Amino acid sequence: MVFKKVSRIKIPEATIRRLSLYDRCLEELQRSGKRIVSSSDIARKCGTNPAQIRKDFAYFGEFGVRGVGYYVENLQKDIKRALGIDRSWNCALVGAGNLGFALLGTDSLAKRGFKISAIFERDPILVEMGSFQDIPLFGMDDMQRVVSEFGIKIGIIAVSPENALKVAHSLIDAGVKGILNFTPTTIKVPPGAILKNVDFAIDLEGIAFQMSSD
Amino acid sequence: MVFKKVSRIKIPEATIRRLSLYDRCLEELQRSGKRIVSSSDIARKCGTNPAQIRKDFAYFGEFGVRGVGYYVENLQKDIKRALGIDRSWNCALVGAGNLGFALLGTDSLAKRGFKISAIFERDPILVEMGSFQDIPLFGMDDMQRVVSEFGIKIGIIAVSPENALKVAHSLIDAGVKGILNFTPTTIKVPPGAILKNVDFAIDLEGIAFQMSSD
DNA sequence: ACGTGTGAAGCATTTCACAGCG
DNA sequence: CGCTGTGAAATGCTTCACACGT
Repeated sequence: MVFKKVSRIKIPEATIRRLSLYDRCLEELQRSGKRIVSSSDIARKCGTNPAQIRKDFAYFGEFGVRGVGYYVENLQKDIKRALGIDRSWNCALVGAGNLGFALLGTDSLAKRGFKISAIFERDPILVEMGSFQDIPLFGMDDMQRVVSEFGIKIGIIAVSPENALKVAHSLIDAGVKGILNFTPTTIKVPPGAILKNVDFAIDLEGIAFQMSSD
Repeated sequence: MVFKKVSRIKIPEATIRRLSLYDRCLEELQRSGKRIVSSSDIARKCGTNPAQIRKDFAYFGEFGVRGVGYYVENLQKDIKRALGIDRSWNCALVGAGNLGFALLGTDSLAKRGFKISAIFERDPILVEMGSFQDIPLFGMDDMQRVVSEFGIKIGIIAVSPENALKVAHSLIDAGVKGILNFTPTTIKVPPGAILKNVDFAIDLEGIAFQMSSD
């Protein structure tokens, strides 16, 4: 196996998203006892095409064996390494409302190496509780201190839209480099910081569009 | 204003997503009292570029006035019409867990014309409650009947991953044509039906990737 | 013989630059 | 004159087809 040290080559966003998908599929394939898979196997499982999969891998190195296929276990390691999830990421959740609790309730974050190590909340009554599910709860004023003490790298914004911008700026000021924003608010981050938006209303509108123009 | 009847021209997915964004920005601009905007105004507000905005609009018609700009109110109507959200969509929520409640707790769905008119849940004890926030609660067995009686067009899957596939098939069988899937499960739908996935773990992995290869 | 890895072709989307029109 | 609307150029992504290694 050869793992290219990719740094200055530009990799399509879509490739990264697909790698995450492949990783999931591999987990299932591994559970079902498969040791070796071909690009067509993966393609069938996750609804892409084999050539695309091979191209996606090729950005990062040669993960397979010609004439044979991919060793599932190795491939998974390689993908995780390529994605940067071969380790744990310290995250903070901002906003202890319905959505925040929903995020904590699911294990899909923890399972993929994203650890929520602090929660920030505006409402003093909630903060008074001190912690939630063993995760310490802080007021907004503690953000600067806690982010640096805990080594928090990623902030998850799950507050109401009106407060999203302020929260984003506080996070950036506190030194957070990556933000996942669940509010329908346009946020701008300085160069070097990374922002991604999760906005299911947009997806619903996409569905509405396709259903209208069938 | 000219509104093209677009039907057989293929419009990029990305264009549709951006139209949703523009629509949001316009709401803000309108609240701030602006009557007329230029493509650069919108671009500044939502972080795209003017040429792209004009191109996006051009798929659907001529929404602006040369030398002047766009009348905010008209433009919003045109965009909503283009997206197919100039009316209300009947939706069903499947899964009354944390995530489901979080979705109900936000007004961002209702505000954009997506009305949740029924909830389906597996746990009989919850179903026993009969309704939640005035929205009727049903068991899974009632899906076929309720979907057709209520005229439900879109299903939102917020159950645990293990049950997602079964739920998706039930929805399709019941006649639902659009599905928004919140679980990390690969679902396949028959041609004619539309599926979109919301998967924030993938977005987090995208952040992790960029932060690793800075 | 088989399935990966990869240049090249094909296709889609974005950006440019300017004509057109109020 | 200013800003939209739009063909044409540039860029980016996906698919093809075959060489390569086992």
